[in-house]
Amino acid sequence: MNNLGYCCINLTLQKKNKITTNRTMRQATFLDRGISYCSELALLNCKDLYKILEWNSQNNVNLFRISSNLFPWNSEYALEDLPDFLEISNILKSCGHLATQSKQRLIFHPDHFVKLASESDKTKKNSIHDLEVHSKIFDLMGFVPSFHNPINIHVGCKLTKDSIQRFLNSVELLSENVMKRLVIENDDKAAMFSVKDLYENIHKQTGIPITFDYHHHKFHDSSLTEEAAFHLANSTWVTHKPVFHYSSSRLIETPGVNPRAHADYIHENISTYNSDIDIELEAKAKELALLQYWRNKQHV
DNA sequence: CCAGGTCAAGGGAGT
DNA sequence: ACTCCCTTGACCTGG
Repeated sequence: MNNLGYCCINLTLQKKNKITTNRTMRQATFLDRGISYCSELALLNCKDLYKILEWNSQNNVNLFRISSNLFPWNSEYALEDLPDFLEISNILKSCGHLATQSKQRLIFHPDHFVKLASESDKTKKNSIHDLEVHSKIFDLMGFVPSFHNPINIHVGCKLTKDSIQRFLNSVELLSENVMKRLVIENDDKAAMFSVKDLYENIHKQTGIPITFDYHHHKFHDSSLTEEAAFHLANSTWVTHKPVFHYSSSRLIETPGVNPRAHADYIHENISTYNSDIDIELEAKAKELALLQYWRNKQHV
């Protein structure tokens, strides 16, 4: 059973009821209004997360990436310090229950500022903090730490002996809970980490599972076919079903643009090579792309 | 009230 | 050394 999911935003609910989990503020506002305003927005974000999970449940969606913007400016405080923390944690607990009841697999993908292989200590520290916050949110949802709820990141730096070592050193500093959730994804640039690079230099040493991104693979394949890379990544998920990423190139919809850009919809049939995996659709039309993909499948 | 310019963060790539 | 780009919505200001 290959479950399909979408990322962070539900356009239907956003349009109809202004439901969003991405409320934030600029630096000037943060300096002006501080943590109490963060708390207000985080509370609203978490309440809306529950509504999205309800929609997912009603629409048989059982894979969903939670936005990393639930808690604005969370590098600057501990979640427990928010004035509304008690209410927020109750809501997150409900979100966790709902997800479990309706068999939704929830996952995270922190943004590209997480650079565990950075040369800068500050950047490394911030990256570790960010990962710990993501893990903490899963904890608050009541999830037992495991790759059922992965936290997916890129190495996101050039592949060198030093960057590999820095990545491995940073991994040593992560909490047990983060390590039970952390997975790594192939980059889409030739100088960075392909599936094979991740396997040879990070997975072998740490056991960290590899997320296969079909689209990124097209830009950095290390001479592996899609199928070979797929199977190699698949083999690293020993205890849990893999979560892979799929997107179509925007070129199909908009001639002349950067081919790395994502399309609104999915334009191909996704090959799963007879394997049992979950797939996140990284399509700009979000849940609409998922619904359309399902509809198209039925007609085949 | 709305359109359009702007926005914390890292690092690769091109010049 | 410097700029642009990613990727993206949401903020926020000026009209």
